[in-house]
This record gives sequence, structure tokens and C-alpha cells, in this order.
Amino acid sequence: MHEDTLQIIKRGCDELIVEQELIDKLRSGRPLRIKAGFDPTAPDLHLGHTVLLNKMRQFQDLGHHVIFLIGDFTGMIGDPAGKNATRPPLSREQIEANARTYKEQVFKILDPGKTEVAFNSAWFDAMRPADLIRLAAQHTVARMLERDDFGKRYRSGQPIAIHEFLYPLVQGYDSVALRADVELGGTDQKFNLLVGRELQKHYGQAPQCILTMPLLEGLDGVNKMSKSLGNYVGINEPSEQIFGKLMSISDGLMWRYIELLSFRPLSAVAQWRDEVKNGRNPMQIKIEFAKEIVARFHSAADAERAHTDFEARFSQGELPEDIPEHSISVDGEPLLLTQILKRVGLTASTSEAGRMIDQGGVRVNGEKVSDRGLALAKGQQFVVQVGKRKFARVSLV
RNA sequence: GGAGGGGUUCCCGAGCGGUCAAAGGGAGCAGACUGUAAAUCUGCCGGCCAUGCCUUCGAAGGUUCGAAUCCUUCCCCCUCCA
Repeated sequence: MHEDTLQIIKRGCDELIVEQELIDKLRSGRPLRIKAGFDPTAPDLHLGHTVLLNKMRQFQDLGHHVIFLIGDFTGMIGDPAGKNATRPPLSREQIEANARTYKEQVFKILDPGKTEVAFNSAWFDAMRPADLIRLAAQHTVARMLERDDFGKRYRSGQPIAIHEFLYPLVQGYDSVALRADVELGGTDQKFNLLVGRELQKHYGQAPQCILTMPLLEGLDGVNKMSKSLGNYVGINEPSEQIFGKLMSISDGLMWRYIELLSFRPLSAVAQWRDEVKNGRNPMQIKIEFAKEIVARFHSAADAERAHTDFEARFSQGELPEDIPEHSISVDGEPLLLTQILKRVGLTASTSEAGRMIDQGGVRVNGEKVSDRGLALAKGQQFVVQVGKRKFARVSLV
């Protein structure tokens, strides 16, 4: 084993269980089987996912075999989050479509030649009820309740459906089926990952090592980054969006993002911290960081462009480059601005449009609008703006 | 199977016959201030053909001039006992 292999593996991670076991496995010299599971329903990857993907990539670079597992069977259960509904299984076509989308995105980070994509329906669909009962017999309710969210919900009187207990078992069994040497996951996965170890022992395998990665906070700095909360930066987003979103995070959160997402050496990051301490504007560093990320998913040229675009737009108040265009047909009577805002999707309703006008958040061609009765006649072309970020170019025909 | 508690607007959570589109908090949005940051302050925060009208308080019926509030049935959740 190379001297710094372990250091590379451990960099940025939250916890490694059990370190000595991993050292022994690495010493064996064979390529290790590295497993990481993904939800089949969310093929829209964001920066939060890349924390894990980066780690997978590091394993690949060290010569190991990475298994990208799509939990299409697990998806029926839905990771327990207080909802007790089972989800209908996705159709074969949907799963394959999602898998394709995954690959497009994941291979921006992973090496396609060194990645095995697997689906856990492959072994669960073949399982008979008796097998499932045997699997369920490997764990106790008391141990399930050790899982933090189960325990909390149980104590506070929140419902827990039986099938939710199956989730960790199913995920753990995947490790058995794949003969995983190491499983990667977020810190929130620790319990499930540990169940994998237990099950492997029951099925006569050496238990997998567990490497947990910290969860990346979303743009709000409070909740973890997730699509449903809308606080995410998608890796497929246009470069200006990625840049802008990263610029909007708070200074404190910025350091967290740099720690988990930047590939810069830690010494360079330490230097940044010193500079800020000595009075450098943190925004400068945020720009450097945002450029690094844009360059990773687009290109260095795109990163430059996003930066200059950002300067023009916010430091000098110019209009953004790509304003969505809409044309609305008007017959005779002028159209109320509130109606236009709703139709164009800048506000959710005419009521909201009216409120926005009252609050001084609406501009037409840069002029603040204060009259919610304003109507525009056929033939007009203009740019409407709601708040700082939402724009539309409208022509009434 | 028995007894009790509960389901309120995005979330938490008050309300318990009219003054309720429903307190308070959180989230969110807009404005001021800025570095499109944070913090802070102010305002908004169901919809509409908009000084009025319509839809909402688990579901469906009913009582009443009037219901989130009372009654009936149903659905769902929790606790204790078995």
C-alpha cells in the first residue's frame, strides 16, 4: 500500500469504520469493491451529491472497482423520512431513462471505464417472500429503534410503518449481493451502512468498511442541500446560474463549501483564511471558488464569462444575457400588468403580482411601477422585472 | 377487541358558533442597507373579471340566520390496556 493512499481516502471524510480493516484490505493488493447507492427518482444531481462522487473518483484513481448502485427496488420503500407511503415501482423504461440521465451527469466526475452500474432490483426481484422473511429475521426492532430518526419518531408518537424497517435491511443486503469491501455514503446513512456490515457477517462475508462523507448544506446554510427544498446547485445548470447561486451563499457557508467541494490543496485554503483575517473581502475568495466549480462542470472560459456577466449585471446593474422571451396576443383592450406577470410566470398569481407592485418590486424597462392598475396596449415591447433576479422580455401582439 | 387523545392555511401551532382567509413562530417573497453575502429593520405572505366575490380548517352529510368551532357517519394517526 502506498504511503499516502490512506490519507487521500480519508481526506474530507466524516468517519471511517474500521480503519484497521481498511488498511488490511488495501494491503491485500487486490482492487477493492467500492459501493455507493443512489435514489432512482432523483437523477438531477447537485453539488451535494458530488461530495460523494468526488470520493468515488478518488478510489478509481487509486485503482479500485467502483459500483454505482441505483436503488430501483429500494425506491419502492422511499428512504424513511416520516412518510409512510410506499411508492409505486418505476417502470423499466423510467428506470432506464433515469439511469441514462445519471450516467450523463455522473461521468462528469467518475471514470466511465472504471464504473460498474448496478440495479438492486436485479437480486430483489428474484427473491421469494421466504427469503425476505429470512432477511428480516436478521435484525431486531430494538436495534432498528437505535436509528436516530426511528427512535425520535417512536418516542414522540409519530407513525412508523413496518415497511420502513425494511429499508436498512434492503440496503444492507445490497452489500451482501455485491460483496462490497467498502461502502460510501453521507453521514445520514451511517445506520444503514452499519446494517450492511451486520448482514454481511450473517451471510458469511467479511464486513464492509464504511466511509461517511459530511452532508453539504444547501444555499440557505441550514438544511442539507436537496432538490425538494430548492436550496441546491445542480451540476447541469447553466454556468451563470451556478456562479450566481454560489455567490449568494453566506461567508460562513462559503468555507464549508470550499472544504467539501474545492480541489485546491488544504494549504491554499488555509492561506485564504489568513488573507480574510487580514482584511481581504471574502467576496473575492467566493469568486475564485465559484469559478473553480463552474469550470469543473462547464469550462474555464465559461467560468470567466459567468464572472464578467455577474459583474456587469450586479455591480453595474445591467440586464442579464438570456432573458426569457414571451409574446402574448392581445385583442383590443390593453392588458393589466398583473395579468402579464402571471402569464409570463414571474409571479404565481395576479394577487401576488399586485402585492409585488405595491411593494415596489416590479419594474418595466427599468422604471419602477407603483400603480397596480397599469395596463399595456397591443404592440408594446418591454422588459419586466420582479425583484432582483426575475426577468422577462414581453411583446404584446 | 376496549378506553382515551388527535387530524387547522408550505411547516410547527393557536382558535372551539358570528368581530376568522383564521393568533404566534418558522420558511418564503419584496423593500431599505450591502458584496445579489450575513445580520438588522419594514412590509407581504389563498384565489379572482377585485373597494366586492369565490375556495380553504381530514372526508361526506346535517343543525343554524350564520360553523374551523355543534351533531352524524366515514377515513387516518397516536397513547394505554388486552
